[in-house]
Amino acid sequence: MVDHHSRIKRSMIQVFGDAYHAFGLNRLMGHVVAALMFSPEPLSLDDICKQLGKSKGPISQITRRLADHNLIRRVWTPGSRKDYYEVHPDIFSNAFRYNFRLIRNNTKIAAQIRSDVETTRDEKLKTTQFRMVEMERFYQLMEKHYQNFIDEWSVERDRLYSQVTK
Amino acid sequence: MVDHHSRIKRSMIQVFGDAYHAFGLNRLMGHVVAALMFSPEPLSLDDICKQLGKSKGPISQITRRLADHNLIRRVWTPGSRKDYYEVHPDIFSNAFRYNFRLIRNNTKIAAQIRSDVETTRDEKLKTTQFRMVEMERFYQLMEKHYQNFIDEWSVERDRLYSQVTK
DNA sequence: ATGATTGTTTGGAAATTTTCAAACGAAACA
DNA sequence: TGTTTCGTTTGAAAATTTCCAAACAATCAT
Repeated sequence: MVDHHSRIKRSMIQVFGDAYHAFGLNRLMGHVVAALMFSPEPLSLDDICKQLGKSKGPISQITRRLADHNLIRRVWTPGSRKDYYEVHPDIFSNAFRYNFRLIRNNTKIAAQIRSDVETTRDEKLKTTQFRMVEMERFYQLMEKHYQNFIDEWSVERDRLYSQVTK
Repeated sequence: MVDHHSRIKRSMIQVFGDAYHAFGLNRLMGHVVAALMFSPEPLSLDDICKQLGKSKGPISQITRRLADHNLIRRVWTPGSRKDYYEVHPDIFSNAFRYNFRLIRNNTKIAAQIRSDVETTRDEKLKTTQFRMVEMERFYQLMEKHYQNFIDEWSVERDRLYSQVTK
């Protein structure tokens, strides 16, 4: 009989690593998240190291970064001196929020440059000005829909969780 | 009197580079886009090289990548053997579409793993299964709102352009 | 206090990415 | 056909990022 566990776990680690990499993040972040996603119980730093075949240095740094972004969290475990980690209950929306910040920054960039350009009153910068107006509106609208999404997700998520608990 | 042009151009190149980098993309992509955003007229490869102080190798590769993603486009110029580039009229939505593809991929990843887990009928994988269900729903909902945004933007954009031309 | 166990920090090695210079190829012109 | 002017490709250098091993710090147990 095939070992479902290790096969699926391997696949998850692989695929999450690729996905994180595609988003410009460290592959290892995806690997750690996948390992924690797969495990029903929290994992210690050593567990993660062993499962991923990496040493403690990078895993320690990556778990901190992930915890800083609220994608995973440290969980207190009685009767153990080790730190245990699990995926944050809001991992998906928290990852999204990080992206949201970047979008807001784009809006600010456009507004700033537009304002800069407009104070010069230079006719030659008209094209740039228009482009920045378009950029600003684009990201403002995007912010609006991002907010809609977050709001609707919080409702949807509650529904999903209430299905499970009842 | 200060040279508005070079000051604003420098600032744009800097800031766009940082923004692209924050999204996990090559800084140079942001630099090229900024240079083209700033210029009312299309720029040749040599123009871009000179403005950014880079050699032709990387600029040639970056412009191709940008053109592949439809962020910039080659524009035909009469009486010149050079290639000229300008920002794509739909640069913002095209950049967004690229991100959209990554999101769709996340939905597919979740669906795939969920399906894998479910065929094993292994009780120990219940936690993973539930997490994948949540992940799939999250990104499905996200796709919906992304689509809403794209649709509304195309209306908004038409309005913006009709304001300018009239 | 001392020793054992665990997480963090750090200096440098390894790997990856970025960049350039030069060779190359293609197209336009003479 | 030969020459010039482009853009692309390529091999290696430079820079950056990732990673490990070892030193270190902190905490708990004895």
